[in-house]
Amino acid sequence: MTDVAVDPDRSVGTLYRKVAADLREAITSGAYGEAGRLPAEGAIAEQYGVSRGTVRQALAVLRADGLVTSRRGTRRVVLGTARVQSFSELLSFTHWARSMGEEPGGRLESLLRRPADAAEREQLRLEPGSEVYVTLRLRTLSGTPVMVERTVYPSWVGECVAQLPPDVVSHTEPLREHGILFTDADHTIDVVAANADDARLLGCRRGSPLLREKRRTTDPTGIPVEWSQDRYLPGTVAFSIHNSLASSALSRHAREGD
Amino acid sequence: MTDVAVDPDRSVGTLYRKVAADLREAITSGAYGEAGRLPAEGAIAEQYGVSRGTVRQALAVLRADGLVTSRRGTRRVVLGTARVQSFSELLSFTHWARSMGEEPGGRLESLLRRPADAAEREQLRLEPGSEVYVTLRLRTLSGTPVMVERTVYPSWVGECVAQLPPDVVSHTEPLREHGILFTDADHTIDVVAANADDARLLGCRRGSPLLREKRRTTDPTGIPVEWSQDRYLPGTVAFSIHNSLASSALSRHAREGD
DNA sequence: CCGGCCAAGTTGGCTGTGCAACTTCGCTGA
DNA sequence: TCAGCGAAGTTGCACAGCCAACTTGGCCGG
Repeated sequence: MTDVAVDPDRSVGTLYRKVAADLREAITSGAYGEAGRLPAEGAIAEQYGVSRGTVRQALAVLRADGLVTSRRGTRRVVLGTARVQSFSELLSFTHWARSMGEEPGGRLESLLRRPADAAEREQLRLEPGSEVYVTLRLRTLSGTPVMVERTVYPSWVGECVAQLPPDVVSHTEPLREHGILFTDADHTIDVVAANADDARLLGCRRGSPLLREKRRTTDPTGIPVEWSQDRYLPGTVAFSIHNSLASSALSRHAREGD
Repeated sequence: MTDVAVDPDRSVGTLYRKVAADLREAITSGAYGEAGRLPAEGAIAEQYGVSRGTVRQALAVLRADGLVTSRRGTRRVVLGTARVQSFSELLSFTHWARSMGEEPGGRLESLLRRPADAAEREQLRLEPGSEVYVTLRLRTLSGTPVMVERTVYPSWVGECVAQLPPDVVSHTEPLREHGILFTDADHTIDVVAANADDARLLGCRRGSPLLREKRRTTDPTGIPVEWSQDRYLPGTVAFSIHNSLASSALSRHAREGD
């Protein structure tokens, strides 16, 4: 099996993704230099035998990833050759870990089913009286604990999760086999103090600072499939984001109390 | 109508931005419901008297902001109605604070000029021997300190910064007057312990956890204009990200029978 | 009642065209 | 020498059309 999954562009057989993959490869390999200029859209279009619109579609992908600039009147300029982790790696801990060359692991600490509280119904868009599955998992990178994951699933997802073996590494992959897809997510990142469980699982002191990522994930139809709180040990991970005037994926907002 | 001047879409007189602004307004006001379906692209196009391509361009903006889904074969679905205006607030602490109804403040603690070290030359793409301006600033919201900002400017930017009065609230606005624009930024977010300066300025204990944002900003041409480290008091701000697989998820359902 | 098939509706992808706005650079004239 | 002008090059924006892939819902038959 060719492990092409590393390249998000080439995975689907559309023209603009192929062009984007080629250009990304050329940019990250330094073919255009550190702050070099790309060929004109028309030149790229002719080179690939496609229309200029297709090339523009490909370049929009690279612009969104922060690889190139985009101004009217002048050619695109390489912003950075450093390989930026694509957002797809934010959707799955397993996928993200593997993309960094680490070996992801996980252990299910607890799993229970109970009625959803008000906040959970709000986040998962559930009717009053609905039940949810709540999991607590310890995540490791190459054997060392790095993150505690508290996830709330709606029952139709939780029933699948409950059938997975407790030491399964990836959740999204087996769920995909059941037709449950994770495609869109909203993340909120802040700092929180470790509680007793966190301290025990991560091997840190109670009250020591953890990087918290709250995440609400939906499937392609917009239906929420999970609501999760991940708490990372400092120093092990950091979140990297690129944004530009054209397309902004990151925003800063005042924290609401909880 | 509630036409706020903050609206990023309507600021420029292009068709697709106007359409995007209208749709965003309608979505956030709940006109299509919490998880409602948008009109078809063709219907929107006819309504505005524009081509379908223009509508698609507008919808791409909303999809990038995480407002709507986007699947082949079915109409777009509203993902969330609550959404903050995005980019200008991220680049400018001042602009962000005001949009939240808070009164931003700032005080310059120190400013010096010195040769750039290796890391700074790397980040700002400077020649060996170049000089940089280094500032340390305390930022406040409605009088209370929330953030310590350590910024390194290349000399051509720093010379403008150095001429600003020490109690100036916004930096990006006066710099824009000099033709220095902030358009692209790479952010890295993690946790760090407060050092002596942080503790003194923010009024916290030494070693207490702070949310750190490292930021490298470039102008429209791709030239780095600042490299900054912001350290936030926990509980004051959080960072929010939306990401999407958007299209790469061609789901292979398990075939029945085998 | 249920399952499968089909048609209508909808978005994704690609092409081709045209014009406007903007940048860059060389040349000209003062 | 240098400021300014203008032409060439480049991207942004918009239009029109075509087909493929996919979803949905209804119809029909078992």
